[in-house]
Amino acid sequence: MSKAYNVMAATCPSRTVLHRIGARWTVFVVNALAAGPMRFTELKAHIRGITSKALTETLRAMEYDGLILRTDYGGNPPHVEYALTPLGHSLLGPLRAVREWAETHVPDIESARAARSTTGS
Amino acid sequence: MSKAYNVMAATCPSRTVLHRIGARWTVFVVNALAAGPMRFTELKAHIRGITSKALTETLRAMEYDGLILRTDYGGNPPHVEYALTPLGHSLLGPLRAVREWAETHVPDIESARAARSTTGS
DNA sequence: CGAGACGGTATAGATTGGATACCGGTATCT
DNA sequence: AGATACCGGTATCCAATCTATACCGTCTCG
Repeated sequence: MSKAYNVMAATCPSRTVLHRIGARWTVFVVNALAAGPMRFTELKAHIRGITSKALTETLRAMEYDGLILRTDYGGNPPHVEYALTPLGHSLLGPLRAVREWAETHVPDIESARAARSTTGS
Repeated sequence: MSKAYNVMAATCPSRTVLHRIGARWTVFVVNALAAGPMRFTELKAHIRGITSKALTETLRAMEYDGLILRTDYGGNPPHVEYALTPLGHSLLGPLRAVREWAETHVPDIESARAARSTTGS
C-alpha cells in the first residue's frame, strides 16, 4: 500500500496540502512560473488582479512548502527571482488538467448559472 | 486554437470557475459523491470536519453551477439526496490527479516545511 | 411524554483576504 | 538640487469568509 494518506481523514496532512493548492493564487503563480523564473513585479503584472500583499504571501507560503525557490540577487535596484522547484514543477501536470477542465467547461457552468437565474425561484 | 479562455485575464470567467473548484470543500464533496448519491448527514459524516453551514453553502453553490443535483423526496422524515451531474462527474478526473499529487507529495512538502523550521531564521 | 433523526438556519466570533498607502535606497529626469 | 519613478515588499484598515454552537419543525420510537 503506497496510499498512506487519506484525504477525508481531517487529521490528514494532505488536507493542508490541498488547502495550499486551492489557495486562490497558487494556481496562477505555478502557471506563470511554468515558462521560467520571474521577478516580483513581472509576476504581479502577469497575474492581473493580484495585489502585492497577496502575491507576497502566496510566494512565501509556496517557498515554505518547497514549491518555489526565491533567489535574491541583492544589490540595487532590488533584484529577486522566483522559480519553480522540481516539486513545483511536478504540480504543473495535475494543475493543468484542472485549468483545462475549467476552460473547457466555462460555457456549461455559465449556462447552468443562467438557467438558475432566469428559471429559478 | 480552441483555447478561447485565458486564465490570466482577470476578466475571464474561468477565474470564477477555478475559484469555485478551489473553494476548500468542493473537492471533498465531489470526491465523496464519486461513489454515488448521498444524503446530507451522510455527506457530513463522510467529510470529517465540515460543519452544517459550510456543507449547505458548498452544496448550494455546486448546485447553482450545475455540478450536483439536489433531489428532495420530501415527506417525512426529510429525505434529500445529492448526486453528481455529468458535469460534476467530468470534474472527477482532473481532481483526482490533484488529490493523488497531494497524497504522493505530502512527505516532500512536510520535509520542506521541517527544513525551513529547523534551519531557517 | 421525552428523546432523537433529519435537513437544515441563526447568530456570533475568529480568521483570512483585499484595497490603499507607504517605505528605503538608488537612478534618472528637469 | 529637487522631484519623480523603479523595485520588492510592509503596514494598516476594512470587508468578506469560515467556524462553532445552538436551535428549528416535524415526525417516529420508546
